[in-house]
Amino acid sequence: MSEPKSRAEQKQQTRENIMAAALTKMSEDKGFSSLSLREVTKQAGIAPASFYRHFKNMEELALALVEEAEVALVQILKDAKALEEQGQEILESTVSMCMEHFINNGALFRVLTREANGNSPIIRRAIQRCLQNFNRQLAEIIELEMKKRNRNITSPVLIAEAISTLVFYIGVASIDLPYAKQKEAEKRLAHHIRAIYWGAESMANTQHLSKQLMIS
Amino acid sequence: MSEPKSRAEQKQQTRENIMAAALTKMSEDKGFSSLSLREVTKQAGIAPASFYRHFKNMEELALALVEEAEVALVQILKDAKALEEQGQEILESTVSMCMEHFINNGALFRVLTREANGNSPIIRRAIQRCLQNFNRQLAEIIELEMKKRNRNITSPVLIAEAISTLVFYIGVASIDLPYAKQKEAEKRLAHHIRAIYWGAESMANTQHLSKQLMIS
DNA sequence: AATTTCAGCTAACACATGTTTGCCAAATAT
DNA sequence: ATATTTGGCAAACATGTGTTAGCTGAAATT
Repeated sequence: MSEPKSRAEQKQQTRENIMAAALTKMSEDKGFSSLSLREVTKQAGIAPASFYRHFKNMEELALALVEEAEVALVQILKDAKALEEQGQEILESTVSMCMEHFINNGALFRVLTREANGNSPIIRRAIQRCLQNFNRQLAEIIELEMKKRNRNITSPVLIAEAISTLVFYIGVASIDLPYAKQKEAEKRLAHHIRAIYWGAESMANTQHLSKQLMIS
Repeated sequence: MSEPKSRAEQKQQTRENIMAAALTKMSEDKGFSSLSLREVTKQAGIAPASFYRHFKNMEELALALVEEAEVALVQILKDAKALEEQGQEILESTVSMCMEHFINNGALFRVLTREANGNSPIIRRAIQRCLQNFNRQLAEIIELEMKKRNRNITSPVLIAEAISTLVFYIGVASIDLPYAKQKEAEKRLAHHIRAIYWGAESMANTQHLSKQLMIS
């Protein structure tokens, strides 16, 4: 509580306070675009003018939040990779792990889905890059797992796109549902993913369509 | 141009003007939550106070727009059904048809994806109901097609959810991309859907997992 | 010990917002 | 011809907005 607190530490502290305040406000009345500088500063317990000591814009605040979300996302992938190397079945565990992360960082991920198709082009692109990055890493994991198990699959990148899109939107959409509905969503997600996996495999093992598809 | 215009017609006309104005403004600087009543009325060429002669709230305006989008969506399904009964391959044509609709009503569908995870709970739920409705009808079409071709499939409702989620989000996300990228997105979508179809089929034809999944 | 740095503050500004009130004139109804 | 309804308007309101200027005091540097 009452640690030495150098000046830099104190600054970092209130910076975090501002970000936390933004998230709090957003889980209350929702929406970043309809969130004012003054609301944030009030929630953070500082004067409106003090905001500018930490961010140039509200947009910069949003970018900082996206960055924070990205950290959480790569954490998910690390955990998944660890499980995979541990030899566990990757599907269900990864899905429930994602859901857990979504729920734990509810406000944060809701921002991501909101602003993914949202107001500012700058933020939108930042999120798109973030998600594409997630995709790429997921694709790597899938490819690794497939090689390990000696299975064929069509383009892992495409499979990863389909899976992450579904997990992302269906998962985040069920954040604020009651527990039972959440679990149900998890089941549905597992089903979707399994279907995609199996489909990708049978597509890879059947030749007569591979040309017709003209992938990449 | 200078038709008789009864009073009711005139009212309907400006009501449409308001809705069109909202869409115009939203395709410019984007975002419904960051769209003010005054902006809309200015764009529509009426006084701010006149807005209340047509809508009680901005929220009501949004609901009207969602309704409009819903009409466009059921149109897609009707067209798809027509093609299907005509005996055409349903997959590619439906995807490209969806994309066409998305692009033609760009602003409208962007609103839908934005506000699907957006500000107002009321609007959010309206959109969710709208999409669930779309799902249900798509599931019917899929089931019909499957019976016609004597093929088995796991729960059509789940398959429909996966497909429509992907088409919706990936499709709308590529609205404002250049033409080449749009076509590429279409190809990716077709691949995703095909994978899901095949996966659903092999899941249905294999018994050893059907219990483990516990669908509905 | 003296000086500089700087996070945070108050006060003020110019302006945008949603909403209400009362009025008008034209389309309808009587 | 008279009365009523009603879509649209200007004006005003209270409040909220982003942003700037200048001050303060404590931490950091010299």
